Amino acid sequence: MEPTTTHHIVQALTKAIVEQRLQPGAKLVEQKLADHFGVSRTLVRQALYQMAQNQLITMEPARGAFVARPSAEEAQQTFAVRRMLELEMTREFVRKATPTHFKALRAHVERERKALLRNDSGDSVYELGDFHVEIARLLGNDILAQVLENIISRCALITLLFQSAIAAEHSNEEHLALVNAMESGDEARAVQLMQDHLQNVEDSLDLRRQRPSHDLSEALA
Amino acid sequence: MEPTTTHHIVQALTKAIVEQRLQPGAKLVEQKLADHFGVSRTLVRQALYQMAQNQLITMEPARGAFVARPSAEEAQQTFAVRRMLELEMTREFVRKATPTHFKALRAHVERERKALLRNDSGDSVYELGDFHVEIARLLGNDILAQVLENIISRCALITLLFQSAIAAEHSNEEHLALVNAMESGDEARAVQLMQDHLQNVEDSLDLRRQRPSHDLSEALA
DNA sequence: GTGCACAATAGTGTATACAATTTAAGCAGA
DNA sequence: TCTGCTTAAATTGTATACACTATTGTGCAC
Repeated sequence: MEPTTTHHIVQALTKAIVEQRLQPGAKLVEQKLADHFGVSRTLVRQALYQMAQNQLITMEPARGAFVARPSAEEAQQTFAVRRMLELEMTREFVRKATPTHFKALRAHVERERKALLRNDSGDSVYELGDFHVEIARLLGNDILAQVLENIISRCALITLLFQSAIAAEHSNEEHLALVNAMESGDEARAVQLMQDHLQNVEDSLDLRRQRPSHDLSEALA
Repeated sequence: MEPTTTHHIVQALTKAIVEQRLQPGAKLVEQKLADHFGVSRTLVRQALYQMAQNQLITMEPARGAFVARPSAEEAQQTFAVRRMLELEMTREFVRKATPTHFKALRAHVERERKALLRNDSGDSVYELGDFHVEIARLLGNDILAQVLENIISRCALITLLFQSAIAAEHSNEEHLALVNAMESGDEARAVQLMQDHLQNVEDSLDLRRQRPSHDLSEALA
Protein backbone atom coordinates (compact mmCIF):
# COMPACT_ATOMS: atom_id res chain seq x y z
CA MET A 1 0.00 0.00 0.00
CA GLU A 2 2.68 2.39 0.84
CA PRO A 3 6.25 2.79 -0.21
CA THR A 4 8.05 0.83 2.43
CA THR A 5 10.46 3.66 3.07
CA THR A 6 8.01 6.24 4.35
CA HIS A 7 6.16 3.66 6.36
CA HIS A 8 9.40 2.53 7.89
CA ILE A 9 10.18 6.04 9.09
CA VAL A 10 6.72 6.37 10.58
CA GLN A 11 7.15 3.11 12.44
CA ALA A 12 10.57 4.03 13.74
CA LEU A 13 9.49 7.46 14.93
CA THR A 14 6.32 6.11 16.49
CA LYS A 15 8.28 3.50 18.33
CA ALA A 16 10.78 6.08 19.53
CA ILE A 17 7.99 8.28 20.86
CA VAL A 18 6.07 5.48 22.55
CA GLU A 19 9.24 4.16 24.10
CA GLN A 20 10.05 7.62 25.37
CA ARG A 21 13.31 8.02 23.53
CA LEU A 22 11.83 11.18 22.06
CA GLN A 23 10.38 13.39 24.72
CA PRO A 24 7.10 15.24 24.33
CA GLY A 25 7.75 18.68 22.95
CA ALA A 26 11.00 17.69 21.29
CA LYS A 27 11.64 19.33 17.98
CA LEU A 28 12.01 17.07 14.95
CA VAL A 29 14.33 18.70 12.47
CA GLU A 30 13.72 17.29 9.03
CA GLN A 31 17.29 17.31 7.79
CA LYS A 32 18.60 15.53 10.86
CA LEU A 33 15.99 12.81 10.51
CA ALA A 34 16.78 12.56 6.82
CA ASP A 35 20.47 12.09 7.55
CA HIS A 36 19.72 9.52 10.20
CA PHE A 37 17.53 7.43 7.94
CA GLY A 38 19.74 8.01 4.94
CA VAL A 39 17.03 9.52 2.80
CA SER A 40 16.00 12.93 1.59
CA ARG A 41 13.80 15.39 3.42
CA THR A 42 11.00 14.53 1.04
CA LEU A 43 10.38 11.17 2.64
CA VAL A 44 10.83 12.44 6.17
CA ARG A 45 8.28 15.10 5.43
CA GLN A 46 5.70 12.61 4.22
CA ALA A 47 6.22 10.58 7.36
CA LEU A 48 5.83 13.61 9.61
CA TYR A 49 2.63 14.64 7.88
CA GLN A 50 1.15 11.23 8.39
CA MET A 51 2.06 11.20 12.04
CA ALA A 52 0.58 14.62 12.51
CA GLN A 53 -2.75 13.10 11.56
CA ASN A 54 -2.56 10.61 14.43
CA GLN A 55 -1.76 13.49 16.73
CA LEU A 56 1.49 11.89 17.72
CA ILE A 57 3.27 14.97 16.55
CA THR A 58 2.12 18.49 15.86
CA MET A 59 3.18 20.72 13.01
CA GLU A 60 3.51 24.44 13.47
CA PRO A 61 3.58 26.38 10.22
CA ALA A 62 7.07 27.37 9.22
CA ARG A 63 8.33 26.22 12.60
CA GLY A 64 8.45 22.51 12.16
CA ALA A 65 7.34 19.29 13.78
CA PHE A 66 7.28 18.59 17.50
CA VAL A 67 6.47 15.51 19.48
CA ALA A 68 2.93 16.07 20.68
CA ARG A 69 2.21 17.38 24.14
CA PRO A 70 -1.50 16.72 24.59
CA SER A 71 -3.44 18.91 26.98
CA ALA A 72 -5.24 17.41 29.96
CA GLU A 73 -8.48 17.90 28.07
CA GLU A 74 -7.26 16.05 25.01
CA ALA A 75 -5.96 13.31 27.24
CA GLN A 76 -9.33 12.89 28.84
CA GLN A 77 -11.09 12.85 25.48
CA THR A 78 -8.71 10.31 24.06
CA PHE A 79 -9.31 7.97 26.95
CA ALA A 80 -13.04 8.44 26.57
CA VAL A 81 -12.91 7.29 22.97
CA ARG A 82 -10.75 4.40 23.93
CA ARG A 83 -13.24 3.32 26.55
CA MET A 84 -16.12 3.45 24.07
CA LEU A 85 -14.34 1.11 21.72
CA GLU A 86 -12.82 -1.27 24.17
CA LEU A 87 -15.85 -1.99 26.33
CA GLU A 88 -17.90 -2.94 23.32
CA MET A 89 -14.98 -4.87 21.90
CA THR A 90 -14.76 -6.87 25.10
CA ARG A 91 -18.40 -7.87 24.83
CA GLU A 92 -17.94 -8.98 21.27
CA PHE A 93 -14.84 -10.95 22.10
CA VAL A 94 -16.54 -12.89 24.86
CA ARG A 95 -19.26 -13.88 22.44
CA LYS A 96 -17.15 -14.76 19.46
CA ALA A 97 -13.80 -15.99 20.72
CA THR A 98 -12.65 -19.55 20.20
CA PRO A 99 -9.98 -21.51 22.09
CA THR A 100 -7.47 -20.56 19.42
CA HIS A 101 -8.10 -16.92 20.15
CA PHE A 102 -7.51 -17.36 23.84
CA LYS A 103 -4.34 -19.25 23.20
CA ALA A 104 -3.00 -16.36 21.16
CA LEU A 105 -4.06 -13.89 23.81
CA ARG A 106 -2.40 -15.82 26.59
CA ALA A 107 0.76 -15.98 24.54
CA HIS A 108 0.63 -12.23 24.29
CA VAL A 109 0.21 -11.81 28.02
CA GLU A 110 3.24 -14.01 28.44
CA ARG A 111 5.24 -11.80 26.08
CA GLU A 112 4.29 -8.79 28.19
CA ARG A 113 5.46 -10.53 31.30
CA LYS A 114 8.83 -11.37 29.80
CA ALA A 115 9.35 -7.81 28.61
CA LEU A 116 8.55 -6.57 32.10
CA LEU A 117 10.87 -9.09 33.69
CA ARG A 118 13.84 -8.11 31.64
CA ASN A 119 13.09 -4.51 32.52
CA ASP A 120 12.84 -3.47 28.90
CA SER A 121 10.83 -0.33 29.38
CA GLY A 122 10.39 0.28 25.67
CA ASP A 123 9.13 -3.17 24.81
CA SER A 124 6.96 -3.23 27.91
CA VAL A 125 5.06 -0.11 26.95
CA TYR A 126 4.68 -1.41 23.44
CA GLU A 127 3.45 -4.87 24.44
CA LEU A 128 1.08 -3.61 27.12
CA GLY A 129 -0.60 -1.40 24.55
CA ASP A 130 -0.52 -3.98 21.82
CA PHE A 131 -2.50 -6.38 23.98
CA HIS A 132 -5.58 -4.31 23.32
CA VAL A 133 -4.89 -4.07 19.62
CA GLU A 134 -4.39 -7.81 19.51
CA ILE A 135 -7.92 -8.35 20.75
CA ALA A 136 -9.22 -6.29 17.85
CA ARG A 137 -7.06 -8.21 15.41
CA LEU A 138 -8.25 -11.54 16.77
CA LEU A 139 -11.81 -10.38 16.32
CA GLY A 140 -10.94 -10.07 12.65
CA ASN A 141 -11.87 -6.42 12.50
CA ASP A 142 -8.87 -4.79 10.88
CA ILE A 143 -10.52 -1.41 10.75
CA LEU A 144 -11.07 -1.47 14.48
CA ALA A 145 -7.53 -2.67 15.02
CA GLN A 146 -6.17 0.21 13.04
CA VAL A 147 -8.26 2.86 14.77
CA LEU A 148 -7.40 1.41 18.13
CA GLU A 149 -3.72 1.29 17.34
CA ASN A 150 -3.74 5.01 16.70
CA ILE A 151 -5.60 5.80 19.86
CA ILE A 152 -3.47 3.57 22.01
CA SER A 153 -0.29 5.13 20.68
CA ARG A 154 -1.66 8.45 21.82
CA CYS A 155 -2.56 6.96 25.18
CA ALA A 156 1.00 5.75 25.58
CA LEU A 157 2.26 9.24 24.89
CA ILE A 158 -0.24 10.68 27.36
CA THR A 159 0.75 8.19 29.99
CA LEU A 160 4.38 9.16 29.69
CA LEU A 161 3.48 12.82 29.83
CA PHE A 162 1.24 12.81 32.87
CA GLN A 163 2.28 9.74 34.75
CA SER A 164 2.86 10.46 38.38
CA ALA A 165 3.67 6.96 39.56
CA ILE A 166 4.36 3.89 37.48
CA ALA A 167 1.02 2.18 37.94
CA ALA A 168 1.50 0.21 34.76
CA GLU A 169 3.14 -2.59 36.69
CA HIS A 170 -0.25 -4.05 37.45
CA SER A 171 -1.42 -3.93 33.86
CA ASN A 172 0.00 -7.32 33.06
CA GLU A 173 -1.87 -8.99 35.93
CA GLU A 174 -5.04 -7.17 34.95
CA HIS A 175 -4.67 -8.42 31.41
CA LEU A 176 -4.40 -11.96 32.66
CA ALA A 177 -7.46 -11.60 34.89
CA LEU A 178 -9.35 -10.17 31.96
CA VAL A 179 -8.46 -13.08 29.71
CA ASN A 180 -9.57 -15.51 32.39
CA ALA A 181 -12.92 -13.79 32.75
CA MET A 182 -13.42 -13.67 29.01
CA GLU A 183 -12.59 -17.31 28.59
CA SER A 184 -15.01 -18.31 31.35
CA GLY A 185 -17.69 -16.60 29.28
CA ASP A 186 -18.66 -14.20 32.03
CA GLU A 187 -19.40 -11.17 29.89
CA ALA A 188 -20.46 -8.85 32.68
CA ARG A 189 -17.37 -9.56 34.69
CA ALA A 190 -15.07 -9.23 31.68
CA VAL A 191 -16.51 -5.86 30.82
CA GLN A 192 -16.17 -4.76 34.42
CA LEU A 193 -12.54 -5.85 34.50
CA MET A 194 -11.78 -4.02 31.28
CA GLN A 195 -13.48 -0.94 32.65
CA ASP A 196 -11.50 -1.14 35.88
CA HIS A 197 -8.30 -1.69 33.97
CA LEU A 198 -8.77 1.35 31.78
CA GLN A 199 -9.79 3.36 34.81
CA ASN A 200 -6.66 2.33 36.64
CA VAL A 201 -4.47 3.43 33.77
CA GLU A 202 -6.27 6.74 33.60
CA ASP A 203 -6.20 7.21 37.35
CA SER A 204 -2.46 6.77 37.44
CA LEU A 205 -2.20 10.08 35.62
CA ASP A 206 -2.01 13.45 37.25
CA LEU A 207 -3.89 15.48 34.69
CA ARG A 208 -3.44 18.67 36.61
CA ARG A 209 0.26 18.84 36.09
CA GLN A 210 2.16 18.02 32.95
CA ARG A 211 5.75 17.00 32.91
CA PRO A 212 8.01 20.02 32.53
CA SER A 213 8.89 20.96 29.01
CA HIS A 214 12.35 21.52 27.67
CA ASP A 215 11.22 24.03 25.13
CA LEU A 216 11.05 27.29 27.05
CA SER A 217 8.77 29.02 24.58
CA GLU A 218 6.27 26.23 25.08
CA ALA A 219 6.71 26.03 28.81
CA LEU A 220 5.70 29.65 29.14
CA ALA A 221 2.93 29.66 26.58
CA MET B 1 -1.39 22.97 12.25
CA GLU B 2 -0.95 22.23 8.66
CA PRO B 3 0.01 24.25 5.67
CA THR B 4 -3.33 25.38 4.42
CA THR B 5 -2.51 24.28 0.89
CA THR B 6 -2.17 20.57 1.50
CA HIS B 7 -5.14 20.56 3.82
CA HIS B 8 -7.18 22.36 1.21
CA ILE B 9 -6.44 19.67 -1.36
CA VAL B 10 -7.42 16.96 1.11
CA GLN B 11 -10.69 18.70 1.83
CA ALA B 12 -11.48 19.21 -1.84
CA LEU B 13 -10.71 15.62 -2.77
CA THR B 14 -12.61 14.25 0.22
CA LYS B 15 -15.63 16.33 -0.68
CA ALA B 16 -15.43 15.19 -4.29
CA ILE B 17 -15.34 11.55 -3.23
CA VAL B 18 -18.13 11.81 -0.69
CA GLU B 19 -20.27 13.69 -3.15
CA GLN B 20 -19.63 11.02 -5.73
CA ARG B 21 -17.97 13.26 -8.29
CA LEU B 22 -15.03 10.88 -8.10
CA GLN B 23 -16.11 7.30 -8.53
CA PRO B 24 -14.69 4.46 -6.48
CA GLY B 25 -11.77 2.92 -8.31
CA ALA B 26 -11.01 6.07 -10.27
CA LYS B 27 -7.33 6.71 -10.80
CA LEU B 28 -5.91 9.90 -9.37
CA VAL B 29 -3.03 11.03 -11.54
CA GLU B 30 -0.78 13.30 -9.56
CA GLN B 31 0.15 15.69 -12.34
CA LYS B 32 -3.44 16.26 -13.35
CA LEU B 33 -4.44 17.06 -9.79
CA ALA B 34 -1.41 19.32 -9.50
CA ASP B 35 -2.44 21.22 -12.61
CA HIS B 36 -5.99 21.50 -11.39
CA PHE B 37 -5.02 22.93 -8.03
CA GLY B 38 -2.24 25.01 -9.50
CA VAL B 39 0.50 23.49 -7.37
CA SER B 40 3.31 21.02 -7.79
CA ARG B 41 3.08 17.28 -7.46
CA THR B 42 4.79 17.55 -4.10
CA LEU B 43 1.74 18.96 -2.39
CA VAL B 44 -0.66 16.66 -4.18
CA ARG B 45 1.44 13.75 -3.05
CA GLN B 46 1.29 14.82 0.58
CA ALA B 47 -2.46 15.12 0.34
CA LEU B 48 -2.84 11.69 -1.24
CA TYR B 49 -0.70 10.09 1.43
CA GLN B 50 -2.81 11.58 4.15
CA MET B 51 -6.01 10.41 2.53
CA ALA B 52 -4.58 6.93 2.12
CA GLN B 53 -4.41 6.77 5.89
CA ASN B 54 -8.16 7.38 6.20
CA GLN B 55 -8.70 4.63 3.66
CA LEU B 56 -10.51 7.02 1.38
CA ILE B 57 -7.99 6.22 -1.30
CA THR B 58 -5.55 3.38 -1.78
CA MET B 59 -2.02 3.62 -3.06
CA GLU B 60 -0.53 0.85 -5.16
CA PRO B 61 3.24 0.91 -5.35
CA ALA B 62 4.47 2.44 -8.60
CA ARG B 63 0.92 2.42 -9.91
CA GLY B 64 -0.58 5.37 -8.18
CA ALA B 65 -3.56 6.43 -6.15
CA PHE B 66 -7.11 5.24 -6.61
CA VAL B 67 -10.36 6.15 -4.96
CA ALA B 68 -10.95 3.37 -2.47
CA ARG B 69 -13.21 0.47 -3.24
CA PRO B 70 -13.80 -1.15 0.12
CA SER B 71 -14.63 -4.82 0.18
CA ALA B 72 -17.85 -6.06 1.73
CA GLU B 73 -15.83 -7.19 4.70
CA GLU B 74 -14.23 -3.82 5.25
CA ALA B 75 -17.62 -2.21 4.88
CA GLN B 76 -19.04 -4.38 7.60
CA GLN B 77 -16.10 -3.72 9.89
CA THR B 78 -16.30 0.00 9.37
CA PHE B 79 -19.96 0.05 10.29
CA ALA B 80 -19.21 -2.06 13.34
CA VAL B 81 -16.72 0.51 14.61
CA ARG B 82 -19.14 3.27 13.88
CA ARG B 83 -21.83 1.54 15.90
CA MET B 84 -19.51 1.11 18.88
CA LEU B 85 -18.78 4.79 18.99
CA GLU B 86 -22.20 6.16 18.22
CA LEU B 87 -24.26 4.10 20.63
CA GLU B 88 -22.08 5.11 23.53
CA MET B 89 -22.01 8.67 22.26
CA THR B 90 -25.79 8.74 22.26
CA ARG B 91 -25.92 7.71 25.89
CA GLU B 92 -23.45 10.39 26.86
CA PHE B 93 -25.33 13.03 24.92
CA VAL B 94 -28.62 12.26 26.63
CA ARG B 95 -26.95 12.69 29.99
CA LYS B 96 -24.95 15.81 29.28
CA ALA B 97 -26.82 17.82 26.70
CA THR B 98 -28.28 21.22 27.50
CA PRO B 99 -31.05 23.13 25.67
CA THR B 100 -28.38 24.99 23.73
CA HIS B 101 -27.08 21.71 22.40
CA PHE B 102 -30.49 20.61 21.25
CA LYS B 103 -31.08 23.92 19.58
CA ALA B 104 -27.91 23.48 17.56
CA LEU B 105 -28.83 19.93 16.70
CA ARG B 106 -32.30 20.89 15.52
CA ALA B 107 -30.78 23.59 13.37
CA HIS B 108 -28.61 20.94 11.81
CA VAL B 109 -31.55 18.68 11.10
CA GLU B 110 -33.21 21.64 9.42
CA ARG B 111 -30.16 22.19 7.24
CA GLU B 112 -30.33 18.56 6.17
CA ARG B 113 -33.96 18.97 5.24
CA LYS B 114 -33.25 21.99 3.11
CA ALA B 115 -30.41 20.27 1.30
CA LEU B 116 -32.71 17.35 0.59
CA LEU B 117 -35.50 19.62 -0.61
CA ARG B 118 -33.37 21.41 -3.13
CA ASN B 119 -32.21 18.01 -4.36
CA ASP B 120 -28.58 18.85 -3.79
CA SER B 121 -27.25 15.32 -3.64
CA GLY B 122 -23.75 16.37 -2.68
CA ASP B 123 -24.75 18.61 0.20
CA SER B 124 -27.32 16.08 1.36
CA VAL B 125 -24.79 13.30 1.75
CA TYR B 126 -22.46 15.67 3.51
CA GLU B 127 -25.04 17.05 5.94
CA LEU B 128 -26.56 13.68 6.75
CA GLY B 129 -23.15 12.40 7.75
CA ASP B 130 -22.16 15.57 9.52
CA PHE B 131 -25.16 15.27 11.83
CA HIS B 132 -23.39 12.49 13.65
CA VAL B 133 -20.13 14.37 13.83
CA GLU B 134 -22.00 17.39 15.15
CA ILE B 135 -23.16 15.37 18.13
CA ALA B 136 -19.56 14.57 18.97
CA ARG B 137 -18.57 18.19 18.57
CA LEU B 138 -21.39 19.34 20.82
CA LEU B 139 -20.23 16.88 23.43
CA GLY B 140 -16.99 18.81 23.38
CA ASN B 141 -14.94 15.77 22.53
CA ASP B 142 -12.85 16.90 19.58
CA ILE B 143 -10.90 13.67 19.46
CA LEU B 144 -14.10 11.71 19.09
CA ALA B 145 -15.34 14.16 16.49
CA GLN B 146 -12.22 13.70 14.46
CA VAL B 147 -12.23 9.91 14.61
CA LEU B 148 -15.89 9.84 13.76
CA GLU B 149 -15.45 12.20 10.85
CA ASN B 150 -12.97 9.81 9.30
CA ILE B 151 -15.17 6.82 9.78
CA ILE B 152 -18.26 8.51 8.49
CA SER B 153 -16.47 9.65 5.37
CA ARG B 154 -15.66 6.03 4.72
CA CYS B 155 -19.25 5.08 5.41
CA ALA B 156 -20.39 7.61 2.83
CA LEU B 157 -18.06 6.05 0.30
CA ILE B 158 -19.32 2.61 1.18
CA THR B 159 -22.90 3.70 0.88
CA LEU B 160 -22.31 5.02 -2.60
CA LEU B 161 -20.51 1.84 -3.55
CA PHE B 162 -23.01 -0.71 -2.34
CA GLN B 163 -26.25 1.15 -2.23
CA SER B 164 -29.02 -0.76 -3.93
CA ALA B 165 -31.88 1.62 -3.25
CA ILE B 166 -31.73 5.14 -1.94
CA ALA B 167 -32.84 4.47 1.60
CA ALA B 168 -31.16 7.62 2.80
CA GLU B 169 -34.34 9.56 2.28
CA HIS B 170 -35.57 8.50 5.68
CA SER B 171 -32.40 9.48 7.47
CA ASN B 172 -33.54 13.02 8.01
CA GLU B 173 -36.74 11.91 9.70
CA GLU B 174 -34.83 9.43 11.79
CA HIS B 175 -32.47 12.14 12.91
CA LEU B 176 -35.39 14.25 14.02
CA ALA B 177 -36.96 11.38 15.94
CA LEU B 178 -33.62 10.72 17.58
CA VAL B 179 -33.25 14.33 18.70
CA ASN B 180 -36.75 14.25 20.14
CA ALA B 181 -36.00 11.11 22.12
CA MET B 182 -32.73 12.49 23.37
CA GLU B 183 -34.31 15.74 24.45
CA SER B 184 -37.03 13.91 26.32
CA GLY B 185 -34.26 12.27 28.31
CA ASP B 186 -35.31 8.76 27.38
CA GLU B 187 -31.89 7.19 27.10
CA ALA B 188 -33.00 3.68 26.26
CA ARG B 189 -35.26 4.88 23.49
CA ALA B 190 -32.64 7.22 22.08
CA VAL B 191 -30.06 4.45 21.94
CA GLN B 192 -32.59 2.17 20.31
CA LEU B 193 -33.40 4.79 17.68
CA MET B 194 -29.75 5.36 16.95
CA GLN B 195 -29.23 1.64 16.64
CA ASP B 196 -32.17 1.31 14.29
CA HIS B 197 -31.00 4.25 12.26
CA LEU B 198 -27.53 2.85 11.76
CA GLN B 199 -29.01 -0.54 11.01
CA ASN B 200 -31.26 0.98 8.37
CA VAL B 201 -28.35 2.66 6.68
CA GLU B 202 -26.41 -0.58 6.71
CA ASP B 203 -29.38 -2.62 5.54
CA SER B 204 -29.85 -0.39 2.55
CA LEU B 205 -26.61 -1.80 1.22
CA ASP B 206 -26.26 -4.86 -0.89
CA LEU B 207 -22.96 -6.14 0.34
CA ARG B 208 -22.99 -9.09 -1.99
CA ARG B 209 -22.63 -7.02 -5.10
CA GLN B 210 -20.48 -3.99 -5.60
CA ARG B 211 -21.13 -1.37 -8.17
CA PRO B 212 -19.37 -2.17 -11.45
CA SER B 213 -15.85 -0.90 -11.72
CA HIS B 214 -14.33 1.02 -14.56
CA ASP B 215 -10.95 -0.46 -14.03
CA LEU B 216 -11.13 -3.80 -15.82
CA SER B 217 -8.17 -5.36 -14.07
CA GLU B 218 -9.94 -4.73 -10.78
CA ALA B 219 -13.30 -5.82 -12.07
CA LEU B 220 -11.91 -9.19 -13.09
CA ALA B 221 -9.66 -9.75 -10.11
C1' DG C 1 -3.90 -12.35 -38.58
C1' DT C 2 -1.39 -13.81 -34.00
C1' DG C 3 2.13 -13.58 -30.73
C1' DC C 4 6.29 -11.70 -29.13
C1' DA C 5 10.25 -8.40 -28.74
C1' DC C 6 11.23 -3.94 -28.09
C1' DA C 7 10.93 0.92 -28.33
C1' DA C 8 8.20 5.03 -26.88
C1' DT C 9 5.29 7.13 -23.50
C1' DA C 10 3.31 8.11 -19.22
C1' DG C 11 3.57 8.11 -14.31
C1' DT C 12 5.48 7.28 -9.94
C1' DG C 13 9.52 7.53 -6.38
C1' DT C 14 13.24 10.12 -4.62
C1' DA C 15 16.55 13.69 -4.48
C1' DT C 16 17.97 18.26 -5.12
C1' DA C 17 17.43 23.37 -5.73
C1' DC C 18 15.73 27.60 -4.39
C1' DA C 19 12.61 31.01 -2.21
C1' DA C 20 10.53 32.42 2.17
C1' DT C 21 10.46 32.40 6.98
C1' DT C 22 12.13 31.72 11.42
C1' DT C 23 15.86 31.52 14.75
C1' DA C 24 20.32 32.74 16.32
C1' DA C 25 24.32 35.76 16.42
C1' DG C 26 26.72 39.94 16.51
C1' DC C 27 27.08 44.58 17.59
C1' DA C 28 26.04 49.54 18.72
C1' DG C 29 24.38 52.48 22.06
C1' DA C 30 22.53 53.61 26.49
C1' DT D 1 24.86 44.52 31.40
C1' DC D 2 20.98 45.05 29.03
C1' DT D 3 18.07 46.46 25.00
C1' DG D 4 17.13 46.91 20.27
C1' DC D 5 18.55 46.61 15.58
C1' DT D 6 21.00 44.43 11.62
C1' DT D 7 22.81 40.61 9.60
C1' DA D 8 23.92 35.76 9.12
C1' DA D 9 22.65 30.92 9.69
C1' DA D 10 19.37 27.42 9.99
C1' DT D 11 14.99 25.47 8.75
C1' DT D 12 10.81 25.05 6.48
C1' DG D 13 7.71 25.31 2.11
C1' DT D 14 7.37 24.53 -2.67
C1' DA D 15 8.93 23.55 -7.20
C1' DT D 16 11.74 21.20 -10.35
C1' DA D 17 14.85 17.50 -12.10
C1' DC D 18 15.90 12.91 -12.84
C1' DA D 19 15.87 7.84 -12.24
C1' DC D 20 12.98 3.93 -12.23
C1' DT D 21 8.75 1.28 -13.16
C1' DA D 22 4.62 0.32 -15.50
C1' DT D 23 1.87 0.88 -19.59
C1' DT D 24 1.03 1.47 -24.20
C1' DG D 25 2.13 1.23 -28.93
C1' DT D 26 4.67 -0.60 -33.08
C1' DG D 27 6.92 -3.65 -36.08
C1' DC D 28 8.50 -8.11 -37.30
C1' DA D 29 8.66 -13.12 -37.51
C1' DC D 30 5.77 -16.72 -38.17
